[in-house]
Amino acid sequence: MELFWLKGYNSTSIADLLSRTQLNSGSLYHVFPSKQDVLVGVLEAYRDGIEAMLLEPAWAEIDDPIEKIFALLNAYRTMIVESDCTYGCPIGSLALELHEPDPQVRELLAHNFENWTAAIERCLNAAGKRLPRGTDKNALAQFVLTAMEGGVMQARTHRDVAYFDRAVDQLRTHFDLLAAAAKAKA
Amino acid sequence: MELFWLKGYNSTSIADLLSRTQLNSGSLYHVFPSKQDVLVGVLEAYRDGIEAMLLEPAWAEIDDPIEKIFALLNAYRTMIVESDCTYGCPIGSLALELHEPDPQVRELLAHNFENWTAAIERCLNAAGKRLPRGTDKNALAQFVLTAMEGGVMQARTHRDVAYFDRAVDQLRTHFDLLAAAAKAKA
DNA sequence: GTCTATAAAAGGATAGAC
DNA sequence: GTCTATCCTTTTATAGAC
Repeated sequence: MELFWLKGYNSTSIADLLSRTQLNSGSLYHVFPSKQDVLVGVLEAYRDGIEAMLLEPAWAEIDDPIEKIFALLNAYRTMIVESDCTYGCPIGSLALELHEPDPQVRELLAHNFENWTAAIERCLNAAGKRLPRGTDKNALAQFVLTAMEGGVMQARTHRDVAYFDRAVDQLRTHFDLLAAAAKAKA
Repeated sequence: MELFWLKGYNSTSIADLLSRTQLNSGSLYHVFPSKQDVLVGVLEAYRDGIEAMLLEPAWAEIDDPIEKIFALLNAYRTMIVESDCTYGCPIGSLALELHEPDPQVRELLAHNFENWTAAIERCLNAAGKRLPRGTDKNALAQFVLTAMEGGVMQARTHRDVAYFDRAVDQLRTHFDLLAAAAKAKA
């Protein structure tokens, strides 16, 4: 997970994996017949660990459903800052790096995104009447992911977290405008 | 440009470049001393060709400044559809694929993004009073890029252009809400 | 299951003739 | 400027002993 996050898939060699894990070639290949199988394992670990690794830490002391969304985005901000704007979302990076992934890999990437947006959608549903009646919660949840990934991409490219912050600010404005519209109608 | 767009940088070999260009190794290396120099040339070509290659075709018959923004997004939609949801924004893909790019490459990627958002910002300035007084046009222009890149990423990952469409719809809602807020204050 | 050694191929880059 | 041939390294993966 760490190496694919830091260096990407193609730029991580089997030798890198052996060095980092202190394994010998025979041991690694005994469990993972090919490099792609390691990738599958990593993507499955992200998929199965989203609650424990990502959501629970980010939401430890947050109750408000809308603030949970921005707390999650803030967790990504911390990752960006702590890596000097070099690393962002591991899934997003892999999704764009792998141009013609195997169906199994592509579906795991998609499944990771689905789990992420499903978590946001639960927050939106919990927000109840603070959003306009008829709001497409699924589309809005996807838009939160959109803003996160686009913001991470620009922050990494410019090596400046301010690009991520501006994306989050715009998303906040979007939620504020939606809340105002919901209130006006009520 | 084509090969880096279709396959990415690392997955495009010198042999691929020679085959596609019908050049021999000596000729290519005479002009581009290394593979990275080819990448630099490609990024410079995108930078210098944004008007002729991207903006002018997309805006051929569009006058309204806000609609120009959505016409540009629609040009990306066409790319997504025509490639069966495999290719999106070449700059965004390279930006996330290259984890530790040379400063020259990183700055070219950033410059490409800057030119793109500068074009959007000109549209926003032309929109005048349709946006609330005090709107941060630069941040909003970046948000358009954010939505585009995030939407492309999800459409590619899910192999479904509907993910891009939903991102654009949400952005449209954002602009509609801003326009309504501008009108209410006036 | 793990070890070392090594195969087999692909990759970026260079040499030197023309 | 372009040609062919090839070097050298890296990379994924395998073989076979223990």
